[in-house]
Amino acid sequence: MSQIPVSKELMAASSRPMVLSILAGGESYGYEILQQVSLLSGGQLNWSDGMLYPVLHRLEKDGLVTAQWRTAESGRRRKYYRLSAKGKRQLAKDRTSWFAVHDTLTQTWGPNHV
Amino acid sequence: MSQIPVSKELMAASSRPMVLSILAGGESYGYEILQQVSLLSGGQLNWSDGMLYPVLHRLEKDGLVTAQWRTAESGRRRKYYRLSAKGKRQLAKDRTSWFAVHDTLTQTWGPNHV
DNA sequence: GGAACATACCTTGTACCTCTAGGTATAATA
DNA sequence: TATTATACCTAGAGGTACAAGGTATGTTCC
Repeated sequence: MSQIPVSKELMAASSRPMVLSILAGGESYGYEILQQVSLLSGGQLNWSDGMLYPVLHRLEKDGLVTAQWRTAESGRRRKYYRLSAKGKRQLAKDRTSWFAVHDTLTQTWGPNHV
Repeated sequence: MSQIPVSKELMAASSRPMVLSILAGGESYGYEILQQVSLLSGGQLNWSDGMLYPVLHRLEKDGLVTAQWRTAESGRRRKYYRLSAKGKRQLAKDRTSWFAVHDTLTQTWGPNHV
């Protein structure tokens, strides 16, 4: 529940897989992604918008997501992002790397160490 | 077994907790830490020495580890690193952050998503 | 009508970090 | 003697987050 501070390095490492993962669940837009991160983490993670938008732009530039401006029923203009085939492949790679590191870290955190 | 490519962002995020974790198991030195990472990861992770040494210097500068030059029985001079009290506290924080992010990521990777 | 808040997007500048590609030196092995 | 393994270090290029700022509109309440 309480907020967990995340170093900028961990932020940098997790932002791409996090966004790609959320978009793997269906299209979304910046503001909603921010809320999703907060929700999925149980309030532990709270991203700033100033950090997210450059990430989305980079993902778009790299072709991992496609973007489309649309006006919602609420009347607001939103930029909807959708995962591309390339983005799906990148997500799979990111997951593999993440687990390789996670498994190694948790091994040192296991019963034999600490 | 096969080598897993790790992005520089993930490298940056995991290097400090990885080194601190290894040192939590007892003092060590650069070259041995490199081998430990390879061993613990089952050959999946292979750090370069040019990447590790700046990390160790930063940890020392920040007071998370203490360093001591000694000559081993082999006759070689080695710089031995040891976890400080401050380093232990940092490791605990890094673990908390890591798990907050990991749990959130794996939630999006769970049965409901993808 | 007006104030306040939530929604929704964006950019600039500083500071920091990795990685590549080099370098030095010694002990052990072939 | 040559090669490999051990053991450490640094400079420069390129890339990233974060704070702090900005714009604009829909909703709610008085």
